[in-house]
Amino acid sequence: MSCQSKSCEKCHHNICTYRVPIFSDLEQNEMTKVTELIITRKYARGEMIVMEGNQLEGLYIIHSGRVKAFRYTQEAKEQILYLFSEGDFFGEKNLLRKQPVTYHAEALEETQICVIPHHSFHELLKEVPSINYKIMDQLCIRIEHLESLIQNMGTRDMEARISAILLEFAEKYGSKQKDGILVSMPLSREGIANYIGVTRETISRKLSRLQEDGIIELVGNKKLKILDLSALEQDFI
Amino acid sequence: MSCQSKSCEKCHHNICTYRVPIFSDLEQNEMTKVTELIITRKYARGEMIVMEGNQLEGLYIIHSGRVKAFRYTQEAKEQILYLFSEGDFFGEKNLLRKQPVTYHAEALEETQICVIPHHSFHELLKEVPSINYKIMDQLCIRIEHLESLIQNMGTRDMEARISAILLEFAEKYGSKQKDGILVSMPLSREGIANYIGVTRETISRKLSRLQEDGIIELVGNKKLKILDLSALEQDFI
DNA sequence: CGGGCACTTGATAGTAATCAAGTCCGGTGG
DNA sequence: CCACCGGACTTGATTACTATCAAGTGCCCG
Repeated sequence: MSCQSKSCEKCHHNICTYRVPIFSDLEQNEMTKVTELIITRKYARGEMIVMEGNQLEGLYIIHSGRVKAFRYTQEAKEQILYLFSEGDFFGEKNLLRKQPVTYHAEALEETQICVIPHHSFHELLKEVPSINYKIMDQLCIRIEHLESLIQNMGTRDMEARISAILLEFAEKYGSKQKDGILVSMPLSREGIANYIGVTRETISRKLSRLQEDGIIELVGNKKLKILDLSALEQDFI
Repeated sequence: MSCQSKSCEKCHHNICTYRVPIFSDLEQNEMTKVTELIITRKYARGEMIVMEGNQLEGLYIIHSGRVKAFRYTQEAKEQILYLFSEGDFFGEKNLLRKQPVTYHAEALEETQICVIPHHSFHELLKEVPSINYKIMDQLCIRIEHLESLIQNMGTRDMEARISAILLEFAEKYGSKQKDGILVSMPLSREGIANYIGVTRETISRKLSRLQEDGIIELVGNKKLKILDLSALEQDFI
């Protein structure tokens, strides 16, 4: 894990400030102020960023890369709670409630994190109270995500659960092509399984089934193409 | 549904203000101000309080009673997301993001709700900005609850899942007795089933099993006594 | 006391977990 | 550039579990 520390004037676009929804209201000079407070860190694929119970020194904002946040179930299986991307943050419980993080976070690919130390953030908050609303906004979005995940995990029909995940991935990581939507999968088969609470074998079988039915096309292990979007949505709705 | 409208000076203790965490920082005179803005409503057991998609006119705070919040799964089964009690609120997405509520809410028993209209709440927020923190606090608590529920739903071992629910109920609705913890169950068997994503028959069987094993004792259909707390916790941990 | 609804219990069937081989893909080194 | 190696993935067979269907039973309320 290497630290790049403070930023120069010329590489502002490499700093989180410009990419993060919670700072979207900031004026130019405020941006600069924030930028000076930020420390950036780099993590390799598979590296742990935080562990459940950690007391973080600040708010962790993802500058680039993808991160999975998970807890362990009783059977010591990973249960994924969130997939974070550029602009997402974690450690807010530390910031707002002085509570340690409640999940593990692991880089899914090379990932850069911007850390805003607690005291810096609270000072910023005093000067720009509108950030408060932005945070609440993000918290509400997170709540919505969790509520949907629970709704999904409550449906017994595995087909529908997988369809829901594929639609989510298509939305976040897909690109339209003339014959369908090409999705760059953020998770391995096992990862998907740990997201919706089943085994990797089940995911394999169901994806194969969807391919047989001509609904999707597997492109290697890390990509797939959605050929019949409406069929997936029908499953889902 | 009957409206009792404004409050008198003498029955302040009947108004939400004094029972709600988000107002715990308020001064006496601020309390009074809030109290005057509040409209109270009464709902009977089984009555719907809000439906998914509703645009609420304000923040709904539970003054007394119990409420279940749920969504429907693909199979049109209820998936319970929250059990709300005195002091809990909903409709915050309307307040903070102008988004409709994302779940149905139904009174589990006779329930009184205090409604703080949007504009009143926003005015209050201007005068007492610390309420912001309280709300974020509550949102974080809600997130924690949802994360735990997902973790629980991700464990395959049904025994462990039910144990987790019983421990949650014991915490929230239990009273210590010399031979165990008497828990007043907020949900029917079917309700419990809809909380952890199984069928009512499965709940019945597992509860019977726990009784056979001397871990709990069923007291009618609406109460149960936990005789061996550590056995439940062992299941759970 | 009676009726209805929630609950319990039993039998069966369906589905995913588990166990167990293979197979494929991607990366590495020659 | 190709061959090889290891980990991820697929597929098959079996087992275990819960859903489902069905028939009582008992609790609670009027």
